[in-house]
Amino acid sequence: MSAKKNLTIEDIAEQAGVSIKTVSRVFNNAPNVRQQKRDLVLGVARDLGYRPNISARQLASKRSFVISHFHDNPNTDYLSEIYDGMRQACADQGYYAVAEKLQPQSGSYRQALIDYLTRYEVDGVILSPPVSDDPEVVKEIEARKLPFALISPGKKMQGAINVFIDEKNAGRSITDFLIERGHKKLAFISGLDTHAASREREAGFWEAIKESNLPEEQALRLAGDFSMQSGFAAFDELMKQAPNVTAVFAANDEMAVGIIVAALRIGKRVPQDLSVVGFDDSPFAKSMWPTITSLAQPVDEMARTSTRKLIDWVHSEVLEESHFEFETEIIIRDSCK
Amino acid sequence: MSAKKNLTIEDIAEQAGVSIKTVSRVFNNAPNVRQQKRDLVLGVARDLGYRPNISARQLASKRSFVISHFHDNPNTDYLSEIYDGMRQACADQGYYAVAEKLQPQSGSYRQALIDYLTRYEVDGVILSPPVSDDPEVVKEIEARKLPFALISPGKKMQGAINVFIDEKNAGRSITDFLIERGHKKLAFISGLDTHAASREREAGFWEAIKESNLPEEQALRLAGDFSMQSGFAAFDELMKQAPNVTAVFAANDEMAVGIIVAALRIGKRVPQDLSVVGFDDSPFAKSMWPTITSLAQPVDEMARTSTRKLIDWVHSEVLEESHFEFETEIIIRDSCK
DNA sequence: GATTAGTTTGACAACGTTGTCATTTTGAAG
DNA sequence: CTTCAAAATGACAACGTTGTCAAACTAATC
Repeated sequence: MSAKKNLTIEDIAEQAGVSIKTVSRVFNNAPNVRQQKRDLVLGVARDLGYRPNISARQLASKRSFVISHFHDNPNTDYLSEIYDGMRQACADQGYYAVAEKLQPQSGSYRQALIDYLTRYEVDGVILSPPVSDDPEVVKEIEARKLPFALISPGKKMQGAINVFIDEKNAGRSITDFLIERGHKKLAFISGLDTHAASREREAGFWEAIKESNLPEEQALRLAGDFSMQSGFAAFDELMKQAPNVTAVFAANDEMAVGIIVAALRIGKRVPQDLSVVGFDDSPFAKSMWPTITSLAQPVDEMARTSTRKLIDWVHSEVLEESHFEFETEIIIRDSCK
Repeated sequence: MSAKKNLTIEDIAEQAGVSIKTVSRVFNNAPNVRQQKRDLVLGVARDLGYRPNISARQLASKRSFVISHFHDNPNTDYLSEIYDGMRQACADQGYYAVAEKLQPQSGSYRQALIDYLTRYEVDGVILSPPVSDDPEVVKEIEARKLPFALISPGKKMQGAINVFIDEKNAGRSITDFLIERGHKKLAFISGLDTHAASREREAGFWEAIKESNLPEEQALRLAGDFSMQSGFAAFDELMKQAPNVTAVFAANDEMAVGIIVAALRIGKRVPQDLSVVGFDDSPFAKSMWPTITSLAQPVDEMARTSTRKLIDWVHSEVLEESHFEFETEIIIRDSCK
């Protein structure tokens, strides 16, 4: 262990023969520094292994260097991907990524948010469904003039970073996928109707049905709530209402798992007797038997972009580009004939 | 919106008629402050809604007020519970909870850890398996004299906070549970043998078998790796080796799900034809069909304790009590006859 | 009531940055 | 070569705490 001397901006300034302010400018990518000096400072800093002290920065600049993700989603895989993306983008810039579950114990998301923002200082906020769809929450954040990003298929907001996929189109394309494979009698299992994602995916489903010239009676929808259990229930209901359905599109993978287990339970084989597709390409889809064909959205990339753009916004104090649409991809596995 | 004046320690000192240092003492629970003054200061602070500025604290005290959890575990449910527990304990004390996946891209956990610790300052560290079992990692943390806690069934460490359940005893009790229900031919599906948790659970299994006077040939173990797929594989293998087994103890819930799905697939009913128990009481156990009997450990409570004790340690600079064992509970559901 | 050894309190200098504003340098135009 | 505006640089005071150490109290003892 080396005698750990605490390197400060002064050490770098001295070594480089410039003032501390110049070093500060370099590390903040501030304008008005000659390229030659910039390189010099960066070189010295690298040699000595200098890193700016975060606390001192925070104190002097009155920024917190914290980006916080507020959510209330039971899908820990999804959350974890978002967190990974945030952390990557944060690490590049010396920021902290923090995730906070907004549990409406104090009455509402709004109150929980206020509690949090009173306790901690935050430079930027990321919201995902269902929190992102709560106007109260958004209002509260706008009131504080905090830069924020919505990872959400809901309606886009002025004055925010909007990150999303085209859910409708995705729903449509995965339905087309089933139709192309010759399925003529299809079912859609919805998630919670309060989630825009579910509604959009369903809209895509019906659009595909319509354009394929399949008679609409050949398609039906059953209500689920994104949970595995609702997948079981939906399957039972399906067997009552339309036992001759050959393909099911579940609005998420968890319900797809439910469908498959329920099918196995009564001796139906997947995919031989029933094809199933899911949505989100979660770990479930990869590890189930059979593995599940699903629609993947680049969640970590979406989180990375949100975070990066948020940090840009914090620095420049102005929101430039604000809409970021991402591509999706159908991951073909074994659950479809 | 009120004109947000920035309250500082000076405002409180002035209002209370004491020096800023006294206010500082009160907020740090430092000794040598008369109770009467303590109450006075706390009262004024509450009335004005004062909170100490974290950055200033960090800068002046050279502490970071960050507790970091290092892990490399694909089970996001588990991680999420740990994070929840940490956050609760941190919020009480104005600390930050941070989680970091240690991905050995730079060669090893050790290198990834060094990278992180170079970038960020941290006051305390929590490790969970498998990272907690890497001596290189532990060595690195000890070298920096960082307070750390191990949430781990592995061997206990001197100079660390050890938080754990009695895995062996737990494995034994859930096996007893099966035996009491009349099962005479049992199988254990192991997780990764590199994980102490799996080895201990298995040891408990065999102990129960022995003490029940069941002939040992009536029990067998199959190798899994904690994944759902390994559950499928283990079941297939089981049907080859011992199709007359009536009860299976899987070392975690994910493999239990695998077992159940694989059983359904060949028309075996759970629990009628086969009883299955899991371990961890994860969301899988609650939402599968049938719901899975599983052994619950209080993960969030363990994380809360780790964090609290870690913060105590940081403050007092001395490690007092260092072993914390937690109780487990068998959650009986529908997967066992 | 003087002495002493705590215990409680306070004044003031850190901590390592960024913000502000004054000063110096540069380079283009005359 | 001057002149002048713009660009680059620097000096120094914040930022809001905690650490250090000295001073002022308190209570127990003689």
